[in-house]
Amino acid sequence: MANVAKYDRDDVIRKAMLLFWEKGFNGTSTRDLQQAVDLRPGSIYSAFGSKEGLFKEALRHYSANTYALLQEKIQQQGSSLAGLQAFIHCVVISNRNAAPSDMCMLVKAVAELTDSNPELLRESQTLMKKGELSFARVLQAAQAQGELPLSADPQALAKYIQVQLIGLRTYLRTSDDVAAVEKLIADIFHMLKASH
Amino acid sequence: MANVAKYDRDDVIRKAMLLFWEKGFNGTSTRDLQQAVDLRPGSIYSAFGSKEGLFKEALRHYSANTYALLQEKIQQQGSSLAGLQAFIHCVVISNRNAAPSDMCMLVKAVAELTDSNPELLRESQTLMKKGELSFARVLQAAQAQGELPLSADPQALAKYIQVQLIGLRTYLRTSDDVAAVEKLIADIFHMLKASH
DNA sequence: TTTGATTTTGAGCAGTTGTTCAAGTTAAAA
DNA sequence: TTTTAACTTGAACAACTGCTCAAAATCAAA
Repeated sequence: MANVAKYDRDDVIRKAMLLFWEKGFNGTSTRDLQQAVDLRPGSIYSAFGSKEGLFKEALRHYSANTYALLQEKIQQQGSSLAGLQAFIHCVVISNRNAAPSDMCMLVKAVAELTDSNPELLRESQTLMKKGELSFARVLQAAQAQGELPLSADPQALAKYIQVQLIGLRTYLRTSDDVAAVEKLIADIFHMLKASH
Repeated sequence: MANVAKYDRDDVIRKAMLLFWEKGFNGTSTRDLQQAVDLRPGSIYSAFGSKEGLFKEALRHYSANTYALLQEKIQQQGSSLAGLQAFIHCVVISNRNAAPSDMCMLVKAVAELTDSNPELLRESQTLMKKGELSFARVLQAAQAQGELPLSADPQALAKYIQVQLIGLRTYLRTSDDVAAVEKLIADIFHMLKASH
């Protein structure tokens, strides 16, 4: 051994994530990042290799955070379906002022990224897929608990939920119409409980 | 008078639009644009003022094009509702290979833009709003033609359609699951006809 | 206390960015 | 034919980009 890093790696990733989430990959310069995480280029590049490397860590941090929020809401509500609804309401409506952007960071990433950054694009898509999978598992649990008809198809409904979540958050970014979005969320779960 | 421009303004905007649609505002450099439209910086800057000015024209061109496609589909189908469905199918599925991106250019714009370009952000949001309005008018017409229950709320359904369109196109960008999206489109119109 | 592997620092590089502008070219009007 | 306002050209600018690296600082182990 010898010297040891003076910064908290997770804290650096968290701060970078917040900046990337707000400004996007191309919109964030390495100097913006240096200032946000309070590290000199050498430290950042030895820890993450490149701007892309740090962005990838940021994406994973965002994804893990989001998954943790879903689990937290399910536990708080004591019900898979109510937890899922609370999660969606939280992410789409309540967290709006606290978050760096109305939109999902992964959606912003797949929207912005091109073949110029194939690895980052693939990572974003993979993380979205994992999100869908976790919705499917929640819906399966809901089915087992009798909150969802047994005739429902959790995989298909997970895709549906994913489409709604993407659509609603993005729609809010374009219109600010919270009341309409709140109603649409209610509609989704009204329909879900009657799905067949 | 004196000399007259040798290029076709609309053609320049069209070419710039395709590039911006693909790579986004930050992802497109002015040199990329110069090459795509085959003009030197002086001509571009005298015609559009700035990169932002050209992007704004590109957004409007995209929006007008999209509106024209909707009207075309309605006429082809001889029905407002069938036209709307054909439009959505076309935009989400059929045009996928021809277009520079799976996603809506306006959605990509609101996803990418921040307070650094307030005017462009506002323009994108306004054009999205106009899109929603044109959906509302189509649904009103469908109602008048008896294709949609009179109890339905065209304004609310237009918001719903907008959310679905955003969600579906973006979802396809993350998953490539055409079959699932095709099914979801069918579901939307199945429900629409039964809406109350 | 000395050693030496590891981390931190920040000046700086080579390439790119959006934009300007003086000089040259064009063609309708005089 | 001459004039002249408008258009085109491309070199150039200042700022910014992602990133490197030699030198200095740090601290566990010897």
